[in-house]
Amino acid sequence: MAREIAKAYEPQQIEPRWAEYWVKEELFKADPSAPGPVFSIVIPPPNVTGSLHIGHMLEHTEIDILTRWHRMRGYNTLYLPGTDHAGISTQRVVVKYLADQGINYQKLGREEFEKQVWKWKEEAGGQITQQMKGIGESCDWSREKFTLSPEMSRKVREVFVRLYEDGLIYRATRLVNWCPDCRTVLSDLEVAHEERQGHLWHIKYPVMGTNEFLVVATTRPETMLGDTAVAVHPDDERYKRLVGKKVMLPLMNREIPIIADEMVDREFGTGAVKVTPAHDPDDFELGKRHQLAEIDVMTDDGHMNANAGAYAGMDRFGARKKIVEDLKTQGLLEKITEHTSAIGLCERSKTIVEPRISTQWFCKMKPLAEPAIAAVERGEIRMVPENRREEYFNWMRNIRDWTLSRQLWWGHRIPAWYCKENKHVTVAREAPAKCAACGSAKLEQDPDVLDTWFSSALWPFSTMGWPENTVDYKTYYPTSLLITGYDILFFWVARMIMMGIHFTGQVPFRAVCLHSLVRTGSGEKMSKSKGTGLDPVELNQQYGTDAMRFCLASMAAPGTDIVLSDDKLTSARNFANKIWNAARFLFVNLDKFEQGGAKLEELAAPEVREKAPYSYKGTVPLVDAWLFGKLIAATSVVNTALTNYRFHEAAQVTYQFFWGDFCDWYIEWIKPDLLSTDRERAVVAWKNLFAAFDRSLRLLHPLMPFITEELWHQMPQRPGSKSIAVDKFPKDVPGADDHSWWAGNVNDFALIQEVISDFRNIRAEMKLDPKKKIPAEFHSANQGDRERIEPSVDGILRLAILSDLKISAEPLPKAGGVVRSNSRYDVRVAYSNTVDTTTEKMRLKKEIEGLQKAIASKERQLGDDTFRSRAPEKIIKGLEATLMQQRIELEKLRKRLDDLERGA
RNA sequence: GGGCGACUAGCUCAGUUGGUUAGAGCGCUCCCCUCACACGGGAGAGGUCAAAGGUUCAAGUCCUUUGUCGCCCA
Repeated sequence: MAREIAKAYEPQQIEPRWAEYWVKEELFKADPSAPGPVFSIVIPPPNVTGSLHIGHMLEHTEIDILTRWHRMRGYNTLYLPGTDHAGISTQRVVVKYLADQGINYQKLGREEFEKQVWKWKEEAGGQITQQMKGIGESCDWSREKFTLSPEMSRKVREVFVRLYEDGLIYRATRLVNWCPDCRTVLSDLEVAHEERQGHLWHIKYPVMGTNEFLVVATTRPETMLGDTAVAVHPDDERYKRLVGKKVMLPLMNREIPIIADEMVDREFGTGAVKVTPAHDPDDFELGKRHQLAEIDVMTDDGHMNANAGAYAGMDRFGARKKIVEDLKTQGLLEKITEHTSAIGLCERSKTIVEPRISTQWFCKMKPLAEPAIAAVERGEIRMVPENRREEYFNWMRNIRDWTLSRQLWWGHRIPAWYCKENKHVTVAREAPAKCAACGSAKLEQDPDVLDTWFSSALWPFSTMGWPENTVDYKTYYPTSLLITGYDILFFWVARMIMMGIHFTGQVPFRAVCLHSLVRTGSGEKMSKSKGTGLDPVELNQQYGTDAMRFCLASMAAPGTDIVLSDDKLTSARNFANKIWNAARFLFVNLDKFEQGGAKLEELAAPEVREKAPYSYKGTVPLVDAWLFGKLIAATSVVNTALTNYRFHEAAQVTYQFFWGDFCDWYIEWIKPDLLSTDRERAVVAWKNLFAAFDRSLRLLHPLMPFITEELWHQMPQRPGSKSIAVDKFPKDVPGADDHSWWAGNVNDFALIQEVISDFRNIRAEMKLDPKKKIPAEFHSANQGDRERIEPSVDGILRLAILSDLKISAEPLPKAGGVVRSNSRYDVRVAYSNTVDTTTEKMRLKKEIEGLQKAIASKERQLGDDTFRSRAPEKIIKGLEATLMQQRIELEKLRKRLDDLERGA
């Protein structure tokens, strides 16, 4: 029965089917009691309301490659999926969604708003997990987790309470980073600094009891409304006499002191600075030292408040404009100069962050950081690429306390209750009935929620069942590996290490692989808002998920960012098509062969494939031995590459193997054998071909799961075996005693390939009609090499398009022919004297020149006694051997050039 | 201001601990629509490894300085 196989690979026809099958069959459900070493990995939980972007695609590709690879090698494998509630960004999305419908979320109230977000989550939140299923990630969906589920919430409260009891969590009033747009405090990490061109306003403050002015320079004139002092350096001669006096704060008509403090930079502006403790971090410190009042002049959404006098109600930028105008009118603005300064921006909203005094919950980091530093120092966690260690150490050693609370409604509510009567704090796992200190029943829970990263920090152990000592926890924790972007090394990785060690006494993962970022052609980080992001779902549709995966993997060298392009995707798609067509070749020809009575089962059953390679007349055919040897070598390279997270090497070697070795040489070579009238020969060829193809598919599977699954199912499989994904990865070592046998065959076939390439090269240079068969000669003084060529003559004739090959022990005739020589052999094609030899002469000259250079440098080295005494024996011997060969080759080329120039 | 990184073929990048004529993909040139594949086959051209100095028997690889471009932290 003839098979229907599309001429080109159409991933769209195939992928959805397998994606669905993998989920439905629960093929990737982990079994803690399964045998084998454990490989466990948790997903960096993506934002629940987000959709898959190209960065996820890269990250998930790397995770899934390693997961599938381990699984196929017999590991007890778990890839645990899940999503993050993503406090700020989710809240922002839903607030906007409600606003678009004319609903003000604040009027809606907290409870109703939370309901809306959950509803939103249920409806839109499934998108990213659906997409993950669609691209065939081999997750255990039965263990899927969500950071804000009741289950995870219990763990978050547990951790908070324990840290509080350990004295590591505390509440304090500090100057914090405030985002007026998100209306919440931010941690230091959520503030991005950016250099911006701005101004320096020089403002004249009248000195009380004199006619003088003290000029202060400021980048933020609107904060002057909250000034409570002016400061100068104590040693500044310009101002010494003014210290202790007062100035009249313009616009506010408030008398404020002139103080002296060493912190003042005499070089900045005029050397006199206004002091606004409630709106500047340095001023805050200064204010504390000098017991200055802290006057907050703004509201939580960046408007001026009642303390701002006439400016109350204006937004901070409007107020700045008005203040400058008013100062100008009053003659108190001395000048305005250009000034560049770094400003803090909210990561989410890009709003300028306002330093603001506020009472928040903090986590002490130093005690947590120390063991986390030590663990990485001791190598308990391997970091790839290794140079990120320095960044990690640098940050961890200068770590500052973590602002935990957020003024949001979407998140883990802080488990702290305040009694209304005495303001006592009760921190508890469950809502307490009465105040722990005074017994009051009038309790109010802290309205704030925790930073999203707080729950993420627990992810590797909270998802495994901690604090209960569950089977999963015992089996799969610590996880084997974490793969995530280097941009969240501090946000997430460092915090997981700290929390993991603190709460489990173990590192949360044995290795961290920090992948690259995918950038646009112009080198920018891709961004949806800028419209520079590529949609991976669209690209998967267009090129196929396998092509996308392969493309990303082939560029995922640790440490370098990735620039994706259509060219590269096309090339990966072409590779998938090549695989498809190799299969097509197999089955189309099998149809023909089957007409002669053969059966697929007989040639390709799993137990038949297993015993390959098969012999013909007592010997494994050279080409088969060679191919299986190449396969073993490729597998070994893949294993080493993936062990070291070198995805690009794994991709490159499989590409090279499948396209270069399997398709270009192996298939081409065995074509006639497959339909040979010698039935035994044909059957051996088919059995070996199917076995090689099957092993190749298994080698390729972690990189390209869909196409390999599809084609694997076209071959007979054992009853009950459901998927290539749970089949075995190919072996990477030959049998114990077979090493030299494999190596010998690989080298012997390499000789044949070289001879064929030489003839093809000659043909191209002679510009022969590609179909024209010509007679040719081969000479080697070495009997072994002549005997190596002899049995492969038919293949050489066919692939080099020759009519005849004369193998000779005697040197080839000089006259009338194009020759290729190396130290081992010469080949020759005769030609009529009319052929132009100019190109050939040029080629020879160029090659001679190159050889001469190489020889000269080696002679120089080998003639040097210091080199001989210091270089390792192996290098010297190697150089000598190569030198000898090159001399022989050079001699041949020279003679050849001579002959040509004499017109021979 | 502190730290990290990059600079290798026209383009995008590999190049493990220094060691024998520096690799790949794409693009380019020439020939071919040969019965798996033109998303293909065959053959080729193309690099004084950013610059200068140093260490070494030996440097794309280690060190120093400079230049250009990134990123992170403050």
